[in-house]
Amino acid sequence: MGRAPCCEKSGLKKGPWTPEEDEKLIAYIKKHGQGNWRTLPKNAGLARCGKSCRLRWTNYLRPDIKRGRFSFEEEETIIQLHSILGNKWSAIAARLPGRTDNEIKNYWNTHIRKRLLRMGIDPVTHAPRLDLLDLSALLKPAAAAYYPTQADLDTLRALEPLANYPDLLRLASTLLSSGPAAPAIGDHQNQLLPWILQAQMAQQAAVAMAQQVAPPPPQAEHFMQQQGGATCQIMPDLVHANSNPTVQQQLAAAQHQPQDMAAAACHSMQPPSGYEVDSLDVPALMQMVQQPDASNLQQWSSTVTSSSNNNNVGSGVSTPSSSPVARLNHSTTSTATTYGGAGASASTSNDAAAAALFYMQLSELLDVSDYM
DNA sequence: AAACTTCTCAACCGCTTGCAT
DNA sequence: TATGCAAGCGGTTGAGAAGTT
Repeated sequence: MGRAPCCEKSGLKKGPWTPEEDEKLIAYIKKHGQGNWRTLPKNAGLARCGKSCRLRWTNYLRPDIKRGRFSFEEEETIIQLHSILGNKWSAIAARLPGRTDNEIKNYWNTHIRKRLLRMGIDPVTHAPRLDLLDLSALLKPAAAAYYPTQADLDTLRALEPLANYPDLLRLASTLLSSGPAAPAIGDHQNQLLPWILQAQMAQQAAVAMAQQVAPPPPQAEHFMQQQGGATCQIMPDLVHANSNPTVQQQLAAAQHQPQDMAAAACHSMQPPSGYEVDSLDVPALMQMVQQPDASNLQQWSSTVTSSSNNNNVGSGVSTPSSSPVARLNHSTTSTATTYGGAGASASTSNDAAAAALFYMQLSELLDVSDYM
């Protein structure tokens, strides 16, 4: 095709619109409706091409346009829709009342895209940028799924519940990739991480059951399998998060004594040899990892204590940091993890790991059949 | 205060799609 | 079926604003 642009006609104005032009356009459309854009400018007394008029109207003058900054909820919606629809700005705009495709596109390019990049998330694929994040420790058991040993299967199964608890994955990622920012924790990651994950998983599972949290809807599973995203391809078993017998056992018990069960969950699991752990508080641990000042490290040392290697982590005295009930309340406040905002303000590459679970969170929020 | 850089976003360009003939 | 037209879409541009040196 390649028709000549209509604005090449001589005498047609280009560039910014004046208030007078806006008034003419608004007045005409109010009186006659949009009609034929090609004939509209002539009828409205505008020296513009129809295309320019249409753009001005749809992107700026339309009365139902919402001006001002995007809300946190709008931003979340854009990210979620973009992960499904890609750069289909008009399709995204259709689901954001009052926002235009142009506005959303601009906001994506100037704000969201940059933020995702800072967080180590590829804004195109919404997956962690593997060039920035060392995921080898997480991917190793996943890759082993293709040629698994029994030990590989056990390790992979232990990771299943991460699908429902993005906080845990972030913590895991933080510990696994801990660099200079968290030297003390880095010394213990290999020994403690699997245990932390399992203990916290059991605790979270008990809490989830206590709160009657419903499992993801069937269409979510279908959607995730259809997506072919990295997570679904690499770790298909993650979809069936609650199939872990250990978790099921915890869930069944939690039905009867939810709080006690949750509190006991982390204590019932044996820490690695040489470690004593009183309790786990994922948000607190995250804060320590991300802001490892002296007081935080001291807190870390009272939360996780090594009797075999205490060069970096403190005295070896182990004390609870908070009551089980308090921790339960805290740990259940951020189940709807997102890329950013108040609930996940730490803009580090550690957040990237959370993106691996994106489709799973997303599918719980949206009726994905709308987009298929 | 001036010069320079970076950011924002309205508007444009060129291509695709859908429809009528 | 081929062609032409109108509308819509996504990528890009550039002027002005805001921030920095």
